[in-house]
Amino acid sequence: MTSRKPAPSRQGGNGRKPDDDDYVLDSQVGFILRQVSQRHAVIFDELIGEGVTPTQWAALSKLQEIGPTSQNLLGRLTSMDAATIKGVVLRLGKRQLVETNPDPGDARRLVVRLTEQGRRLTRKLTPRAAAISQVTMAPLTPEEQTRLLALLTKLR
Amino acid sequence: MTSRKPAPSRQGGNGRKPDDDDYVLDSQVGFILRQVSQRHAVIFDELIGEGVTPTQWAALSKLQEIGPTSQNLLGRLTSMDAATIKGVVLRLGKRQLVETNPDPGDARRLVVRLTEQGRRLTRKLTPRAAAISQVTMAPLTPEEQTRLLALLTKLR
DNA sequence: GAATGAATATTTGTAGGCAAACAATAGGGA
DNA sequence: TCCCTATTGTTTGCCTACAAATATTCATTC
Repeated sequence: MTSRKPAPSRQGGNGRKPDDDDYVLDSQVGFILRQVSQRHAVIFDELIGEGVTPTQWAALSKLQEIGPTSQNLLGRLTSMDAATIKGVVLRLGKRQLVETNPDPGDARRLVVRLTEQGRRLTRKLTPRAAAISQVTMAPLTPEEQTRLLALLTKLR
Repeated sequence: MTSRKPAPSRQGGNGRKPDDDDYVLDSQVGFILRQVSQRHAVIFDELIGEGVTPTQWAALSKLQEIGPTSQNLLGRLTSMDAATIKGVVLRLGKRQLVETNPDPGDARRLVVRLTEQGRRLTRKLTPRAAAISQVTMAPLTPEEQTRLLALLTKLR
C-alpha cells in the first residue's frame, strides 16, 4: 500500500479540499486545445495541398473576403501580430500570390492585395478549406458541432 | 446594385447549393481554435510567472505525474514530436529543472527526470496551472465547461 | 506651426512545431 | 550468427508566434 492519499478527509458541505494530485495534465483545457489544434493541422495539411499553411490560408481567405487592406489590419483580422503577418505576407509575396504597395494616402501603410494568381488559387482552395472544417468536426453530430462552435466562440 | 448573388436558385428539397461566398474564415473551427488557444496563452502567461511556457509546463507536470521517463516517451505523453521535446528538455535542463542521463538498460534512451529544484517549482506552479484552466473557462457555466471538454475530447 | 501621442511597419531574439534525413541501438527471426 | 526492422535520438530547415525596441508618419492639441 503506497498511496499518498488513502482516505481524504471531507469537510465543508460535500466538497473535497483540492489536492495537487487532482491536477492531471491530460484533462486541462489548454492541453486538449493544443491536441485538437494539432489534429486539425494534420487534416489541413492532408486536404489543402499547394504547400499552403493555415495562417497563409487565413490571409488569402480574408483578402478574398474584404479586398486590399493594410498589412497591419490584415493581421488584426486574421489574429496575427505585426511581426507574424509580416512574415506571412513576405512568403505569400515570394510565391506571387499577393503584392504589396505603399498606400498613396497614408505613408505608414502597406497595402496588401491578391494577385490574379492569388485569386485563382484562393478560389480553388475554398472548397477544400470547407472540407477541412467538416472533416475536423466529423466525429461530432451536427448538433454537437453547433454546440461546440458556440461554446468555443464564447472563449474567443 | 452590385451583389453577385441576387436571387440564389433553390433546388432539391430545401437546400441551397454551397457557394464560395458561404466560406467565412471567422466561423471555421480551425480559425476559432487558434483564437481560443491564443487567449489561453495570454492567460497562461499572466498567471504562471517564472518564465515557464505552456509546453515546458506540460513536460514538468507530466514528469511530476509519472516520474523519470525517456525523452521520446515524454514527448509522446505531452504531444510533442522528437525534435520539439528535445528543445524543451534542453531549455529546462539549462535552468536545472530537469536532468538527463543515458538509460543503463537501453543505450538508445535518454532518461529525463525532475531535479529537486524542478520538483519544487512544479509543486509551486500546480495551483496556478489549475487557476489558468479555471480562468480560461470562466466565460462558461460549469455545465457548459463540462460539455465543452467532452466535445473537444472527441476531436482529440 | 510645434509638440504630443497613436498607428504602422520593421528588426531581432526566443520558443514552439513539424518534416526529413541521419546514426545508433535493440529485438526478433531466418 | 546475421539480417531486417522498429525505436530512439539528433540535426537542419522552414514556418508560426510573440515581446521588445526602433523609425516613420499621422492626427490632435496647444
